[in-house]
Amino acid sequence: MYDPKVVEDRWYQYWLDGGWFRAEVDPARKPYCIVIPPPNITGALHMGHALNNTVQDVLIRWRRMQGYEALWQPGTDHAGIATQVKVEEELAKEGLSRHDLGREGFVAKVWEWKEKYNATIGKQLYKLGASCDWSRLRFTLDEGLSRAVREVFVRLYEKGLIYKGKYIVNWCPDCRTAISDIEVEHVEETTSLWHINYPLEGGGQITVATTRPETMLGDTAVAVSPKDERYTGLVGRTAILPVVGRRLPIIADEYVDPAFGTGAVKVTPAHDPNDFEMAQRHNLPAVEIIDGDGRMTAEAGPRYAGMDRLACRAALVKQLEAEGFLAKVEAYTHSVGHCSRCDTTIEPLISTQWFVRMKPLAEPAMEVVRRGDVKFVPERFARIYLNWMENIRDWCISRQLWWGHRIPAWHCQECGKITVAREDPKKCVHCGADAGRLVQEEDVLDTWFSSALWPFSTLGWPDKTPELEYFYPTDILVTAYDIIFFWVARMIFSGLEFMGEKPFDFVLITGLIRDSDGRKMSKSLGNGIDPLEVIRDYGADALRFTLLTGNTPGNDMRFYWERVESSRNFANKIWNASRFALMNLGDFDPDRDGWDLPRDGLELEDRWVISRFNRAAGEVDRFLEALELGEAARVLYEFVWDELCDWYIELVKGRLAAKGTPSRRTAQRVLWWVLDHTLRLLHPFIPFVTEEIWQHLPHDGPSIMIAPWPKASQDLDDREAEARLTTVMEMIKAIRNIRAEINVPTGKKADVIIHPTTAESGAALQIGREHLLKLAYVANLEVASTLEERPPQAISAIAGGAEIYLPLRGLIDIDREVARVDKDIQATGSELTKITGRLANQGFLAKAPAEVVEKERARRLELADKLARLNERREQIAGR
RNA sequence: GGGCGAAUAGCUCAGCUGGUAGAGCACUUGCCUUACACGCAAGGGGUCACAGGUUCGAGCCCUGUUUCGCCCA
Repeated sequence: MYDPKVVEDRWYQYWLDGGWFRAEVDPARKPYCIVIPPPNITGALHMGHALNNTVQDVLIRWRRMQGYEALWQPGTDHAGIATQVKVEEELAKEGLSRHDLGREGFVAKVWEWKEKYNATIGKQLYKLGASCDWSRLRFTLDEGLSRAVREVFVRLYEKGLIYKGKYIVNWCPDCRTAISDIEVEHVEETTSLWHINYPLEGGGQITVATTRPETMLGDTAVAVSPKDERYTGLVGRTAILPVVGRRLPIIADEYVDPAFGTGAVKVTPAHDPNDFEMAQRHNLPAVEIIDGDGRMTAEAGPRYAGMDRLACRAALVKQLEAEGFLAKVEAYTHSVGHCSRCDTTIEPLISTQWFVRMKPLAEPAMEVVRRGDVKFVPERFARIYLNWMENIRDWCISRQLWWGHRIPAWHCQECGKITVAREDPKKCVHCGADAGRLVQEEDVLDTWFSSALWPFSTLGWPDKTPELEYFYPTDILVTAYDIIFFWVARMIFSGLEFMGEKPFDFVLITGLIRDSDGRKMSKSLGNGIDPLEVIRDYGADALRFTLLTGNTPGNDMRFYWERVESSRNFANKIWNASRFALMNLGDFDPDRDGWDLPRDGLELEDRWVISRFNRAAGEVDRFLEALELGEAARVLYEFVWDELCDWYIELVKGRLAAKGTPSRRTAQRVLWWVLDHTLRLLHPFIPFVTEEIWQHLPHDGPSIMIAPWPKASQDLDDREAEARLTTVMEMIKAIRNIRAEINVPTGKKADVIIHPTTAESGAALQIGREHLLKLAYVANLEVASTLEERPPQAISAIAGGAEIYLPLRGLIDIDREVARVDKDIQATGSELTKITGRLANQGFLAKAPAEVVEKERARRLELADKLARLNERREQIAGR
């Protein structure tokens, strides 16, 4: 039994020692490059990483074997907010906060964390078999990449594409930082819709509906739809804000939906993004009543200042009710923004932040995808990408964190102006004040700002390195659909802006791995499965094969241990087939007997297996080119199990046992060659077991991972051999079927009479006689070229163009046999009717391709013949 | 509200350019046949969600409907 535990680590080390993961700039060869989606250094890798990296490894190993200079660029991401939160949690266990350590001390602590998890992640990728070029390992905060980040920031700033300003942002009161739009997750929540009466100056009132009554303290207007006839008379008048007494203009704005609530809404520019925009259109002031901690400010008035916003909501509603302003409360379901990191309800508020102006960057990024210059696989994700890009808003890039790239901007305490620079400035560029008067921006950049540069920053940019010249644009990016916006989109516009060229040709989108109930794997549910656990129990090959098969790009997949077992069994199957081969190759030496396939002396099964192998090789390549890794793996699974093991090996056992014969030597050569080349095709998928076996077999070269990739060739195509052996197989199957139906154990041989009714079956029978004897467990085979009388005391079948009889005296039950034949008559008859109908259809004859029609005709003949014989047979036995 | 996906065997899923519906697991029967019981052989099991349409021909293409899921607002 194959035991992956004892071999996997050894081979990984062997590959490392061999230096075969290393890719060099080599103009004589074609480059192939994949940059790894850098895992966050927040912790260990999960199943999604295992899938993602397995896919990349298959592609890289495949291209490497094809002779490409294949670079798989590894690295990790500092994951700003996520990591900072993790380390703060660690500190909290010791009763410390980051403020106890100070900025420098805290950052040093995070670097320690980074070292630890970088090592963990690396080890996990080793275990998985990932053939990354570790000599090029990068980290988003390392020196070179930090330089790239500064360069990008400065260039965008100088181009006017980065600006600093006071705008409404998504604020997480728990993380105490601004976050970008896509870091907000909208969750349906059932709350209330409060209807509040605002009195009008000069009498009357207007009722507004809101889900956030506490924000009314910051209202600066009331808005209605310009199309809403109920309110046309009120536009331009003034309402009085209850509790506060502020005078509010009533405005008309397209944004207001007349169908929502009362059709009138309160406008709170400082705490609602839509209201903020409305305020800009109507020149309304903003009153900030909630602070960064989620507490009410002094602007909220003495009664509520300092109160948490939710406590304030309750108290304020009470006051409104007491004072008669509350008109109605109704249950209401709407979506509420939550921080994607900590799940806290997002507080929109006005704050000074840095932004990237997106429109000019998005335009070319859409164009390359529309043109098909960057292709998404599956294609539908291109539409999702484009749809998002079309509606893109400016990107808030500043974060109020300590862990990350500190924004390269300095505030001059003399002139108050900002200096943005690649190197820490010596003086203010505006007034010349010296460095001592310059204070660097406290904020750091969104972590995705640096990962957006990953495809070129890892290759040395902003320097003009040979690597960049040679490997950029990279070939393919493999990632899950959940970070298309976060990462893929940003890499595309960054690549175009700074390299003047797209970052990759293909984006292969994978799905998510779910548990067996279809739930997302998550820490809080505790339903996650550690890839290392699977590797420990079943081997990395089994895990890889499981992740690669049975699903399709972009679709989620459920994780089943049964499927891991089945993959493990497959590895074991190859192992055992190879053991069999080795047992029979002791005296085989390719140097003496030949490295190539023999040309002469090939038996039918040799020609057959070579042709089948060739077909499989072609399909594997075709599927890999189409990025259908699962289908490629399936082809190999079927070839190995159903054809190589179940048929070819069984068919050559006899020849291999005949010591000293030329036929044995031929079988050895073919078996070895096919096995060797099949292992090569399998290697990208299951690298460990294939290397282990390959090293035991006679082989050329130090490692299978750099053995040439087999290419399908027309020369090896042998339709005739395939057809002929298929005929023999059909006969064998028919005999086995009969035996099984009447429970003749495989140990008991039976006599068989076969009457071939076609020239093909006669020829096949002649050449396949021995196979039939062995694989159908036949004692005596009588081939009757003419049949005077059909054996009455026998069970029969029509298969492979022959009548087959098993004269099993004593085991025959005539009624059962009649029933058997009847069943076959019915099946054959109904199929014949279908085909006859099709061939009677003028439209089919006229429009279907000739080869399809030809196939149907041949099939009709075959079926008609079979039916005639079955009927004869029935008459014969039923008549007795 | 807009967009996308899924619906195929008991379960989980494949099905490439339209041409005889497949796999794994589960199930039934018989086998430790000298590579493999993590195995061998044989078998049962499908109205391809529903309704129309295009086509000689539809699981696949088009239109609509239902149910479930996801993304965006």
